[in-house]
Amino acid sequence: MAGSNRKTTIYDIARLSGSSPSTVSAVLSGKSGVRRIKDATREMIERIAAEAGYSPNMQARGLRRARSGLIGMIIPLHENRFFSSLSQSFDTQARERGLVPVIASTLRSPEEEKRVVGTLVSYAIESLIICGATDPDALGAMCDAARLPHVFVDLPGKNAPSVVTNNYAGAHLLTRKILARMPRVKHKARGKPYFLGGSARDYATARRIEAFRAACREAGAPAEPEQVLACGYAPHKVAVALERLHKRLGGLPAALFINSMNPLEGAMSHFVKLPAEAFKESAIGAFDYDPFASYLEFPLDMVRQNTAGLIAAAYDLLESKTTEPVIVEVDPDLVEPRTLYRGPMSNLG
Amino acid sequence: MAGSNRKTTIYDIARLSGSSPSTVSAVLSGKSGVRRIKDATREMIERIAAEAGYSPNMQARGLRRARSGLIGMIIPLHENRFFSSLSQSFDTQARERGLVPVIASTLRSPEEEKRVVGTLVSYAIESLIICGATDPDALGAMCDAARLPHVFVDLPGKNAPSVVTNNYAGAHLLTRKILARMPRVKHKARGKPYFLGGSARDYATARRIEAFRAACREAGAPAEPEQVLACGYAPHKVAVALERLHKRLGGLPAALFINSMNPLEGAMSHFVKLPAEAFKESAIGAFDYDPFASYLEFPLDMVRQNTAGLIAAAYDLLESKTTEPVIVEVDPDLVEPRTLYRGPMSNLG
DNA sequence: ATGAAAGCGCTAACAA
DNA sequence: TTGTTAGCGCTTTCAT
Repeated sequence: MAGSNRKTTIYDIARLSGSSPSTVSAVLSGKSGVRRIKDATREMIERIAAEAGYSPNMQARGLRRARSGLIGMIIPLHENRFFSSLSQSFDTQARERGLVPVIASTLRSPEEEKRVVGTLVSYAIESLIICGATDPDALGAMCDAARLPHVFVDLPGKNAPSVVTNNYAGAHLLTRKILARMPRVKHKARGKPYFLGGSARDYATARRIEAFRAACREAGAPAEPEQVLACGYAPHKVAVALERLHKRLGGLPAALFINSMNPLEGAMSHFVKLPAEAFKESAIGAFDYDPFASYLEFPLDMVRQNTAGLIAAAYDLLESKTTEPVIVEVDPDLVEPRTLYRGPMSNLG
Repeated sequence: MAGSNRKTTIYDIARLSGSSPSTVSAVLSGKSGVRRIKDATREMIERIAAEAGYSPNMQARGLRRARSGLIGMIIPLHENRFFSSLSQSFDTQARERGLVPVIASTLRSPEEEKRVVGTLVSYAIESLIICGATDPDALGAMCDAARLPHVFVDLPGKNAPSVVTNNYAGAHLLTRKILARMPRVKHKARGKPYFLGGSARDYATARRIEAFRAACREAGAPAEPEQVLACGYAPHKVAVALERLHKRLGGLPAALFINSMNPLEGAMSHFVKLPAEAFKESAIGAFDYDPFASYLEFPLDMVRQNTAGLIAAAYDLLESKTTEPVIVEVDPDLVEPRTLYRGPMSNLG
């Protein structure tokens, strides 16, 4: 407010109020109880600080206290419904704890991941949540070297606690759901459920495939190897794989488990070429969730990961100072076709 | 690496290398050119620092240099395609400039906005990008008081530069597109385009309505007031408004301009009740973009805002130290129905 | 109930 | 080419 050039510091307030920097510091950092500041002094200092538009310098405070007030999270990508939902929960829950959230994206590059973690360490973040890392162990080692408490989310790490979706439970539910809707089809090879998309080497996909197989087995029809098409996440690859399958079967399979939204995008580019009747012969489900996917031409069962729960569990692990490599699993929810999921933020647009 | 308890500082490196802190500082902050450090000294210091796992303390550096290396952005919500896309661009472009991006969400609350800006000021961010603020002017005043360079994005502010989508151009294109696709319909009131969703008081919506009207006029059929239903963004409100319109017209309007994805979600909950034929009598378009919306039961023209361009323009304004309240407009793109837009990150899932 | 002074880790004059 | 030193803004003993 005043036309000065430098920012107001506690020394300015001390001068203006006729007290000492340490008193001002105590008042302005909420330690007036411990230091038995006279109410009058406290009020005066607070008034003067407000008038001067004082704002503490957190770099200085952090340097002195050896606590920055920052908490970091790395994600592969902001532009992704799952990760941006994690970001939202991380952000909200950080602020509830009086911490400032710093989110950085790494574009699924192992080098960028390391660079980013290094930067966050330099800024003295107090803990780190590592989501969907391509190289969890390298990052874990960096955190250990910097004595930085950390938790893995989505993709688990080896030497620190992890929080993951209960992929098995979600995939099992979803598979049972589409098996229940699966129409009877004459053609033998078409009359089975197929799993499409993802990479079998991925932790999450591997568990989902396990559950898919288990549910098939429990339904009395164990899955053959050719029923699992883990052809990656890239939409165009999935489109090709699906097209080939369609050709081989002479139609859509009677049930289709699509592993995640990106593969679903790929599948869509094939689906749009088909007549509406084609979907009467197929029960389709997808892991992960998108509101508009709920309203596609055909009914689509989806599994929605509990992002708020994943992040809450991560904070719990950090706060309980857990360092053993436990794995906490959080159950996802099944979303019925033609349903708009209403989350806590749904009305905020 | 070494089992010490404190983090390694330049003093440790100085001792280990037999040189002075200032020399170490010069080497480790890349100033070895300015200070003419002997190559041998430089190499030794670098080696020792690497061995010790040294990482600079950015709080101390920032305090001393009065430059934190942080750049802030506030958005209403992470959990939103448009804003998370802005985040991605902001993040990527910050890192290209050697800055650390700090993104905070405000949940569309004016109080939270102010609190968050205050916090970012405390952390000495070097500049701030304010996206979709509910109270731009209050935030602008705070930034001015803190001498913090800032730019508004999406929703413009009064006393600082702003970057916005060319809402007029986008809405004009979209209106012309659906007018061109508009089927001939007997019923007079049905045979017209309608505008649905958003709030007429909003800057963006107001400009879109202007363009909608202009395109109607240019097509020789000026819009009546009842053709504009700016009933808010909340899905359920839009659903109600659309249902009422449908009832009044005895069917869908021949052309429908849906203002943004949230209203589209609301419209969907009405659309799913209709038979497929209903959509043959209506040309539908929406401002904003979602990949799955591209594959709904009916062809949907969409307008995709150029988020990377918006952010690039914001950085330009900051770097050119512009402080006048100019408004830079960035053109959006039309996305054809049944098209998957392929952005730079599309393959990263 | 309050003040004086040291020091967090770093950089930038100024010396040498 | 390198070292010495002051000080960024704050908190925290230790005095008083």
